[in-house]
Amino acid sequence: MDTLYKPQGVENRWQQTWEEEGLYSADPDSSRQSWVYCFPPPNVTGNLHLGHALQISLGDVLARWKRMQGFNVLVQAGYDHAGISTQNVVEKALEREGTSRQALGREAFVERVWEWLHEYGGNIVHQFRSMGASMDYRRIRFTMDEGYVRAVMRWFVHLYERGWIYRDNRIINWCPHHETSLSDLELEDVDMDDALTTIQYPLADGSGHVSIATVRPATILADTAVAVHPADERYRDLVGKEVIVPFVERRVPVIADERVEMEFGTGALKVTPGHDPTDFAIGRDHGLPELTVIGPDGRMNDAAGELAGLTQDDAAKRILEWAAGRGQIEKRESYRHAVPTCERCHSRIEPLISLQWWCRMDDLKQPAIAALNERKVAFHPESQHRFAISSLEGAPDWNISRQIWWGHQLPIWYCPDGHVTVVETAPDACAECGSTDLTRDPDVLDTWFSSELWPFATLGWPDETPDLAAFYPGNLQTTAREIIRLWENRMIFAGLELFGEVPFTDVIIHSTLLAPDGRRMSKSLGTGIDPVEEINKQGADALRYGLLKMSSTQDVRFSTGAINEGRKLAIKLWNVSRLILANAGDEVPDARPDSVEEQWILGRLDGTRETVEKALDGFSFGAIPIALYDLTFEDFCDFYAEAIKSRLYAGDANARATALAALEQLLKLLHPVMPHVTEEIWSYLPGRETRLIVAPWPTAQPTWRDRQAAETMDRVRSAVKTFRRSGVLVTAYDAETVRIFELIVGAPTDGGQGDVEAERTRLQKEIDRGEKMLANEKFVANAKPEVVESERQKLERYRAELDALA
RNA sequence: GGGCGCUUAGCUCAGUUGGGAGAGCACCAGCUCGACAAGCUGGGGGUCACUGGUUCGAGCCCAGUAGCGCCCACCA
Repeated sequence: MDTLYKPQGVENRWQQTWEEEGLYSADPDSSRQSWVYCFPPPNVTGNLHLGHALQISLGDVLARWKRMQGFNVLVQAGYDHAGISTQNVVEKALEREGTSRQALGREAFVERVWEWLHEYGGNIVHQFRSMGASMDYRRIRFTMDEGYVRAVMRWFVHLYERGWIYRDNRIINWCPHHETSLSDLELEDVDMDDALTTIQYPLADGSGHVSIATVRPATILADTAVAVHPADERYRDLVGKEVIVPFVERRVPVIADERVEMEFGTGALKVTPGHDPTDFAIGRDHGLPELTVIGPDGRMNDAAGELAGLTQDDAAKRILEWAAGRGQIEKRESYRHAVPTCERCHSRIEPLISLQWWCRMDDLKQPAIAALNERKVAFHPESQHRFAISSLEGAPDWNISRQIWWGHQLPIWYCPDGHVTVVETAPDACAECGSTDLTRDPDVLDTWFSSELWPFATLGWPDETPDLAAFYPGNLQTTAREIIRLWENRMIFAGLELFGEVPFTDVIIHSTLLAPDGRRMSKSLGTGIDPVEEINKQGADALRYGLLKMSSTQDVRFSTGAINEGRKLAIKLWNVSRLILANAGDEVPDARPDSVEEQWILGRLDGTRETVEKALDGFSFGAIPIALYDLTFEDFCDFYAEAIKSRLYAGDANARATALAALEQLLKLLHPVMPHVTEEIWSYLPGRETRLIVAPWPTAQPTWRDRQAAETMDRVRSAVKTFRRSGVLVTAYDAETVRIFELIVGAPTDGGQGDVEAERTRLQKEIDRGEKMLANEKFVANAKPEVVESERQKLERYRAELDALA
């Protein structure tokens, strides 16, 4: 073994070896029980940042643990085509070349996207490998590969035949830049400064006016009513009358509706069903006309008459000038409010009425809600479970059509008579009239429509494959909070609808990693950090360890401290392994722990095994790095290794064999978190034929947890600490304690020296405290017996130590 | 407006059924002793956000206050 541990070479070598030897591969024919981690396929054009790395660290620790437990583990690898995102990236590349999507035309553009993907896509798999993610790289899937497209088409037709897909003219979120509709979940609210203008709408009977506040004067042209709250005393008499809309001078009714906020503005609302979601809802309920004056490009359309072609700002200016000329403008104040924007390009969303395809949610979501209530799927932590249920309950019908070019084109064909044919592959003739003059719907599906099939489409569905039989349903899913509604919930209802079974049983909602300055870590903000950067600096094991440590709370600010700790742990492990292996010999004798310190370390190893198992079973990862770090540094290196050193040098066969056994156990416990360094050390152990990655996880060894040994070592710790702190040697202990003490501190000869007085004061304080507690009757009566007993023992020990000093 | 969460050492954070305030980094001092200077040993440093309550005992439980973060929502 090299003197220095160099992660770079070691990690690369094992990543290749594991993969080449097929140790990452899941076997559908295996008789072993399967365990499936349904890893979220990242965007094909993307790059991992540390947030993703944290996610894969958590899942991979579990996957490696399950693999060691003998499960037939599958971690599915792959990519998502990520519709709008990918289209965006390629469009920007075209822009740099001085051309555009429109100039190329649809077919050529899609061709270009594929070319682009082959050239630049897929960096993420490289990043996964660098992290030591134990995915099955032989079965990488893409949401646009041939089999997957078949699955999407089958699913669409299935839903259509169930009557859950329909077409309707409704108000949708329109992105003027992408020129497509977006679901509510694809929006991002941004605070913007606007002007809030209060305009008078004269009453048609000339008896006065109603004042109305608006931030979008351009939409005045599409007003079809004015609404007030039914309980609003100020306007009660006006309901049923008519007012005259400024500029267009149209007479519209005053109506009453509870959706109006009495406290906002003047308490009167101009109703514009064509350009506002709330107004749309009010309009439908009151049967108001739906006028559209803004086109898909965000400019005024032909219905805007003399303002047609103007931008909304210019139109607003003209309208306000008109109103000002008649003294109808009351005031104009600055106003900051949240405005929905496109999460991809941050263009201001235009609510427009548009003919779109929708997926009805009622029948899909009910079984999913029931499954969550029965905990067939459990979200961790619990608070997110409740959130998942409530967001399913509130899920509105889903706008699934997008007016972009990259994605799964809807399997819908129209004949000249307007009949609709929905089939998986291109039909020869219209299903209704037999016409062969068919046109395919140009829209593509929302990306998440295909994502929701991931747990089974990757296994070959809609075909009945051995993979599907072996690996569906799966077990684990990991994700960020904001993805629950977009993806997890939808995978659950899709799985239930097609198989009657949930696709996984546990979902870990992991922490959001913030940049060091406290902002979100994201590519668009420029705050993302490439995990490979950190791997190059400190190693993949160190990174995995550090991310695990950062995974415990809801949000955590990234700092290199935890990763640094991981690097230290790897180096420490390497060095103590060198100590043991350099003195071990080549044979593998049976371990026979014949001393207290050996019995104790085996007990500590078994205790840590239990701690780790409990943490992994409960999906609370934070405790694991701490437990492993303390075990390795304090117990294994500072005490155990120091105590047995001399026996190792002397060639004591039992000590050597026990040391090897203890090291083996330690490596196993560390492997899920730090796979590379442990596998490397493992390869130096004499007589090991299997790789550590598939070595059996240790079983419980209660006989190792010897209480006597633990108590003796507690006394040793105490004595060592006292001696190092004050130079005082406490000799009151039994021979065993003294023997181990001398092994660790090197047999001091000048016992009783040092700052005895300070030590005596310290001990007296402890004794006083202990006596006070034990004299407290309520404490003795109410506290747990173990607590009282431990207080008693401590008091006893302090008294003995004080006696020895006297 | 609704939901979730956070506030502990200079920094990043642990602290799981209430029982002596912790780790890493940073800082200071000492140490090359046959695994480890990418190290070891020791040390300084905290009104556990604030107020009240429950309790023999509260960082932990309850109520409230303040500040911060994230997600959601149809106040134009």
